[in-house]
Amino acid sequence: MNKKVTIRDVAELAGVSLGTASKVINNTGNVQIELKDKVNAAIKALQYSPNMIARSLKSSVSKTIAVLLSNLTNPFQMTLAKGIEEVIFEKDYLFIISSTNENPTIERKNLQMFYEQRVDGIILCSTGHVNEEIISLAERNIPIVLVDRPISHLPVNIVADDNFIGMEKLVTYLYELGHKEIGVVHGDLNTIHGRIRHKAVLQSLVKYGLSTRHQYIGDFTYKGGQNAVDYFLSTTNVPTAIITSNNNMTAGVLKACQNYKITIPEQLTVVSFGELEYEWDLIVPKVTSVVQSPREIGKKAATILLEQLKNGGHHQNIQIFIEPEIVIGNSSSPLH
Amino acid sequence: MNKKVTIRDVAELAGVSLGTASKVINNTGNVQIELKDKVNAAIKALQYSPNMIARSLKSSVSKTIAVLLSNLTNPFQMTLAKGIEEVIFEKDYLFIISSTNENPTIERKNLQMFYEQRVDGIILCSTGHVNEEIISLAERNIPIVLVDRPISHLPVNIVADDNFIGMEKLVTYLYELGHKEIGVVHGDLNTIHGRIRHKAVLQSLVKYGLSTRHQYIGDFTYKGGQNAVDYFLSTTNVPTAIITSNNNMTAGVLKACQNYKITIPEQLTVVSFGELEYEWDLIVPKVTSVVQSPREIGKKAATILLEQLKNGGHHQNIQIFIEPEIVIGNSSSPLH
DNA sequence: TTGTAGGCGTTATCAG
DNA sequence: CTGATAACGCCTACAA
Repeated sequence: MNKKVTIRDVAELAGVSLGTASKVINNTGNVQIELKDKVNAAIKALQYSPNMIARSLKSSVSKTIAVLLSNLTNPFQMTLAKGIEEVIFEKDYLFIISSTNENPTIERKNLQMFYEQRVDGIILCSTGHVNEEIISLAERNIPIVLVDRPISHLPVNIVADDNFIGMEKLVTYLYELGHKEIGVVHGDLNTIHGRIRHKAVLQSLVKYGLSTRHQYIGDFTYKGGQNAVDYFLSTTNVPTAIITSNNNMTAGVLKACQNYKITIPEQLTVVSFGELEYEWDLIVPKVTSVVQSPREIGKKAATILLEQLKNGGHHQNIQIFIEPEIVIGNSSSPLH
Repeated sequence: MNKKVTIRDVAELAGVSLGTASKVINNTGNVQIELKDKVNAAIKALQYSPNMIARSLKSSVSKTIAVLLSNLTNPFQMTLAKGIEEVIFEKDYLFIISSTNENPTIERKNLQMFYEQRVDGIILCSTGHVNEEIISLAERNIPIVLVDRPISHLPVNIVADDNFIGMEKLVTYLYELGHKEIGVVHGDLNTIHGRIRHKAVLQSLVKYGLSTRHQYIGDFTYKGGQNAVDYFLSTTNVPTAIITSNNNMTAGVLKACQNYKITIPEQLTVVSFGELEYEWDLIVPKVTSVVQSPREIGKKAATILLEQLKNGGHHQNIQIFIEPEIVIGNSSSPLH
């Protein structure tokens, strides 16, 4: 009772040939209504369901796309994944997911496995250190969409937040509040975001004629945010406002302020690239932030990928940069 | 240059037969060193990489397992997924992930797709309303491990937190603090967890001779937690402590207390099944909670599944219930 | 040790 | 309109 049932069994039970059975299963070509019914009855009787593996082999279409992110437990990334899911699920695609943990070696292994599994396309949040492999995949005609982290000069599509504009908005906002001495907690400068955000802040500070003396590299970590506060407090001419380059570091800054009993925004204004909370609204104060659009990114990336798949897979060099909005909380106030 | 390269091309370039090429690729059987080198050279030259689809068809092993959770953006669930990933990645398995959003119809469709893709095994956090399909899958000899939500009398393995004991611990803790009037915010009683936790609390309250008059169904939602506070405040004999049945509702309770300016734990003790924060420590107060073990669950589930796969897939009826620990925060204090 | 042939489950082509 | 047959890429007997 437990043996695998194939289309052959269905055909046999229905008393027709393979070809006919296949036709009714796929609703293709014409077949007599009687036979059609017989086949359908057989399918039900045998609980037949098609073997996608065989189908894939025949058609070189796996109905599977791969999603490679940096970290499965990061809410931003998983919201992005959810955006992807929303789009592809209704098109009957499945997705394989995996994460790099920021390790290029793992990223390579994953990409290799994806290729071996002959996924139809890849949505990738790259470490930025495997460009050759990406090019190689693209040359093999497998569509790739880079999400969140743009890499230039690669034959792939890109969907990401506009990090540069986001950071500019933060500086502009503080400038308009009258802050002159702004502390900046930067991310890891070996990463794409770290560099873009770094550049954006510094250019903006200069543009407004503001001090650029308060810089700290926090490496995108919670601990880094805490250390940044220690550092700024240790300097003369302590900043009146802090910009952090991601939410982890923002959390660290808040934590350090809790510990030092520094009140926000009375004693210190804090603004953040990236939100602290997605669902609840419990962290006090609610931090003024540039909000990103992970779900949008995911949906757009998936849409582009599916579109490309439908069009035979030719690269179109689409690049979408979503302009992030600033959401005012109560962690920021004018300089008095 | 861009055509698909198959083992046949490799064999040709190396000047050997298919069989030989296959042998060196799979390190099986003996083959002359010279030929081996030639084949390897050809592989490199052509950038050959095996087609897993074809391999799967031949071997009926897809090296893929499916993970079906309820919600991709839920930290608990994704931590569980990460646990799975940690185990399977090093065994060269990939995983397909999807989510039900608590919708049985979607769960069914996913399970169907998983079967069609001939995944090697399934790790499932079920809505609880598709038992027939689960049985059907099990009968087809595809190994299934239920995670987080146990369902009895199904021929599948189970790994979950022991919800009953967890809730008991919460009640015991409050009893020992001297609370007599305990408000309980229950989850959705149509769910497995909702029912188990409900039963555990009530039994414990009775066991200690405590009042059972303060019950509210919060349906596991943030809003439900907020409404619960409204409700309790509206009653005579307001509870001195609240137990919430999941973290969403705990968040709602905290939020409502913020709004009402109810201080915790001075005016109200709050304890929670499930943590509020996984990474940072920013929410004030830190809530006394029964902590779950999503990562452990994921790792154990994956281990069991792989083990079963290795042993030819025969069901072993393993059931693991992890006893959750209570972690004291500063949201709870003795009744004065 | 090496090569050849058959088949995994499907679909597509092409006679009948 | 239907049915036999040949691929898809790979592995594995088995024969040479």
